[in-house]
Amino acid sequence: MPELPEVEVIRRDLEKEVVGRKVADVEVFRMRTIRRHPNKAHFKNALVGRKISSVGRRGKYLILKLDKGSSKSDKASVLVIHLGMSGRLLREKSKKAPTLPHTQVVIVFTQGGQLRFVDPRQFGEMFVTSVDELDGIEELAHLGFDPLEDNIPWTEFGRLLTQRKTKLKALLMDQQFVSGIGNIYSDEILFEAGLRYDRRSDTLSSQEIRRLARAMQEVLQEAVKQRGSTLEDEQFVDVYGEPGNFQSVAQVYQRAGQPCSRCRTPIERARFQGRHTWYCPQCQS
DNA sequence: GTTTAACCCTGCACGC
DNA sequence: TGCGTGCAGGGTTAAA
Repeated sequence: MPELPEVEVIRRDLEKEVVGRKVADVEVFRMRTIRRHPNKAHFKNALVGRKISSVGRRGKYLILKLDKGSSKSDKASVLVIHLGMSGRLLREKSKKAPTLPHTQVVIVFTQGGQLRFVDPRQFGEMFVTSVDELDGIEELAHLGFDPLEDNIPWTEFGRLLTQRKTKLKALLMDQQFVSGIGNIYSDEILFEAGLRYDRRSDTLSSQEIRRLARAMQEVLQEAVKQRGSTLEDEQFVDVYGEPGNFQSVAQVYQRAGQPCSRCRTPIERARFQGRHTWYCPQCQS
């Protein structure tokens, strides 16, 4: 599942591959991916003729800025992309490259090359909106701080934590509290910080708050450096189709029964809010 | 305010 | 072997 590090890897790849390119054509295979648009033509018309001027990220959302079209009435707009659970963005140099199963949208550039959105489970989505209306999109407007971009002081982080009375894993995965963290990285961050998934957020000492703030930065930065996590059952790849490597340095995620790297106690798996969580029963409290 | 459950969809494991 | 059923998986939202 793409979380902040995977989305950031894609963002950096797209910066190299699509900025400056102009959209020549758009093919939509299923409506579900562009469900915020009334029909395929509406989505296509919003993109054709526009040039991509930059690629940004908000939490797990990619924001591709589009320059103004040729008509005077055209407003500056953005293409917003969420990869959902299984979405992939792939750059294809040739239009002759075979179309993978579950390809939902293909964007063709005037300079040649294509960007393809492949999403088997169809939880991902794409939509075009004007820059003015972007802040009115609820999912984006309600996003919490970005753990890598917004360098919030640990004291402020502590204030936010103690304002809430909820279990740490739930809070880390709450996009309205902090944006971009999902199941993999919440487990890894909590291990790094020595805190249990079900520890209440308002019971942390200042030392523990600092440890958690530091773990969040370190784990996410390392994951970006490793170009994300590609697990057996997930299959994240970058825009060149290459897998990430963070899974090989992960300490607890999907490692039940294996000895903890710090204390050799076997890693345990528990069920938390309908999902699995992995932790060291000795090192995390 | 916090927790739980359901939904979205596909692929896969399992049992008959 | 082939088919049908049930469920995992993450994010979001509605309901409890």
